[in-house]
Amino acid sequence: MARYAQVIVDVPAMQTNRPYTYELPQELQDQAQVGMRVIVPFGKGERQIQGFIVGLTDEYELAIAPKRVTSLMDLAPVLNNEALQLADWLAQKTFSFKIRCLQVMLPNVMRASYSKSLRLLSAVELPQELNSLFAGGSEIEFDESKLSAQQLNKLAQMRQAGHLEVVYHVKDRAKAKLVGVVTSLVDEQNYTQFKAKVRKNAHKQLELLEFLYQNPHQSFLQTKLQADLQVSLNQLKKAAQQGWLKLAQQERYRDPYGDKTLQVTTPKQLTPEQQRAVEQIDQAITAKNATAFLLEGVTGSGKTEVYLQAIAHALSQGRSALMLVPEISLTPQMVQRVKERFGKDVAMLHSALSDGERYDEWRRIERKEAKVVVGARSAIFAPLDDLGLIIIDEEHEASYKQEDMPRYQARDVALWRGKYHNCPVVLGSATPDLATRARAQKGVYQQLNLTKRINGSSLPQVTLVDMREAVKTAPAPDFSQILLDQITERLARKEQVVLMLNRRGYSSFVLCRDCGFVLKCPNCDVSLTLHMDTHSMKCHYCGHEEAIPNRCPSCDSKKIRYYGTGTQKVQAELEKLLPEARILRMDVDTTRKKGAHERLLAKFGAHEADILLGTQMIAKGLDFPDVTLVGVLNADTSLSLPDYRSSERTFQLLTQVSGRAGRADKTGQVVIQTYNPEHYAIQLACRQDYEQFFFYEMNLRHLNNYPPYYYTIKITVSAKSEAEAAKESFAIKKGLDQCLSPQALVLGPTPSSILKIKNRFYYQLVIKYKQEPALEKYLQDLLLQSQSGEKKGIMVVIDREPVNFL
DNA sequence: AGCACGCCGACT
DNA sequence: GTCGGCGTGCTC
Repeated sequence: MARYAQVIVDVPAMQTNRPYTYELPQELQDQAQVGMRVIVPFGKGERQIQGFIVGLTDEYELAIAPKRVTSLMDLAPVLNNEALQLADWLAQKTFSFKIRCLQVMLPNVMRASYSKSLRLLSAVELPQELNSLFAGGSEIEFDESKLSAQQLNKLAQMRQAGHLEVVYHVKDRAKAKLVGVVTSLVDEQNYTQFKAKVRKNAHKQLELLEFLYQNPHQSFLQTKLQADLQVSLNQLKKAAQQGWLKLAQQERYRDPYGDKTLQVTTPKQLTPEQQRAVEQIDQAITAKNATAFLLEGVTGSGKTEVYLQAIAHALSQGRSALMLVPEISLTPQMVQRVKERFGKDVAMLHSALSDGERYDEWRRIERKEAKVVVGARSAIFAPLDDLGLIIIDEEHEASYKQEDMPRYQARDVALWRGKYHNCPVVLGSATPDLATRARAQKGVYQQLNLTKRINGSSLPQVTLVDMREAVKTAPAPDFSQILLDQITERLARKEQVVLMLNRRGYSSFVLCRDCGFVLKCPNCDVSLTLHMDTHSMKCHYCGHEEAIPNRCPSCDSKKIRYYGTGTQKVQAELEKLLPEARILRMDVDTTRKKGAHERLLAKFGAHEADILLGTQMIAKGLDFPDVTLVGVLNADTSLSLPDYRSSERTFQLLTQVSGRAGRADKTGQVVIQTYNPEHYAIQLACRQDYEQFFFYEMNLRHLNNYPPYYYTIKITVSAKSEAEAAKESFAIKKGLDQCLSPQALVLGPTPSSILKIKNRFYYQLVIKYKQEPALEKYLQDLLLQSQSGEKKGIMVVIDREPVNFL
């Protein structure tokens, strides 16, 4: 009987949301299982592509003849039932193509790479243009971009005549790392026999034989043996033929951590508050309740210890645990803490891993060799089964939202998986996302509070500096006298200082004082940013780079100056003011290289610098006992962004960075410089008053019809010309008007705040709504339609609950 | 992406 | 009258 496989196919540059049915050849019928990767032919050209089996049936109802599965790529399914269900839900929820949702659950290397080659079919005379191409061979790599138009033309002709065919290849890049292993077969019994056969003057062979005899039946790493005994692979092969040893390939995990021996830590004594939180979570784990908890705890209140003990409880129940942290706080400090507690049960998934390392960690999880997974956003798809607990640390972080398809929110995926596994989900933060906190208020989430700092240390004292006044007497444009005095004081006491430059929505640019000309990127609608290290102007969107002008290109005036504040400029100011201070700068430029972030932090931790100067990336998760002063140079740049969340972001940032000051014995000081000292976000951040902020901001959201009172969906249209982008976005607006009820609001279409990026023009629409039964369908249709527009260069992006409105 | 189908201009 | 242009649509 014929069997058929329903396959979601991965066709480059073409996506559908429905499976295609393929016939399974007899020999694959028994092996094929749902969740396996397959290779199938697709389209008229019988091009070979990768796909996923999502169903198996005996029925085939189409009028056309079925095509057959070429081969299976896996021996066992790589996606289980949960993953397949989750992919369906994701596709629907995030307006994504199913294939993308399936792929996001697997390590990169399991996505096939495609190539094609040209094969000569008959021994025909080659035209001159192609002679050098084939160079006597009959099959060559086919790369269109490397061939001239004439050559392509000739190739097409030959193909037409049947002399040539295009062969498509699907390459599975998922390869376990193999190491050569040598096992000694020499022992008492055969030693003399072997030795007799060796020429007396063959020193190397005798040496090898002797070594094998000394270590009977032991195994050695082939490369190490070769180095130690100075023998070649050929000699080993020869020895293997003689029966002295066995050469084999063994699978080995790539080890991203090295052989560092870790000290095992034991659970710490909990405060009564922590104790209560742990108990509640443990109860939900034991009772298999999919409860969502909001663990709201001020910085330093010991959230991590609560996580660790709850994880331990899940493990004690024989279940596994998943913990998500923002990428930036996946610093060695955090990794270390979890590894120290749970040892080799832990798998890490973060962006610093190579594709191969990530694949190995994935397989360790899949084989149940790791029961605890710690990772950034995409680790939420880790193939743990029997989950007992999911933790999202710093749940308010914007980085939990993926910015390209599938545009998922890891928190939502966590809640889905919690329901699937009947396990609790803990959302932890000092400054929860407003929507999360609102749900706790309504009782949808259960709130757990940690109100006290763990060692009884008090919250830092915060001083607000009104820069409108202070700037008049300021020793430098970015430093008030108050802040400078405070810094000087710390330097004298050999304590450390963290300075944060709020760069969100801000950059340094060049402006002509005579005509107002601003140097802009020729490809993008943004001003170029000054980089003193390379002495050039750079575009942060497309990478365009040019020289710093000394005359205005527009009016030829010499009064062309730098405006704005960059970390480099601040560093220069600071060096002038305090020449003896050792300053460490941390921003996108100094942390671009792999591991640079960690190195800088380690340096600061080792007291090799007095001042850490950086952008928002320093606000998170670092913990240095000697830091007693935190300065925020410009608190308000993030307030002026055209985004309804700008107050929330500012509040969170200031609260977080303030928490970096002071530990244990030393009380911390925070100095915040601002031009908006009356603003509620800044005022309340100073008092570390989350509750007050929550109520104030909720009221504003309510008045202005913003989340969490409304749902939002952003639609972005981009095209090669502004007219096309505008036209398409207005067409979408028209369609929306027809399907939405009068209760829904549509903002736009408007040109995006950065109209042009990389020579493409952007328009956007935002839908705010509460209940729109017809909207879902409309957007799903729009998603499918947008496929055809892409040929013409018109792209439509649908983003549910976007994290930024820019 | 690639290939076929289909309806308008310059050729044998 | 036909060859071929690339706009449009489909791929089990």
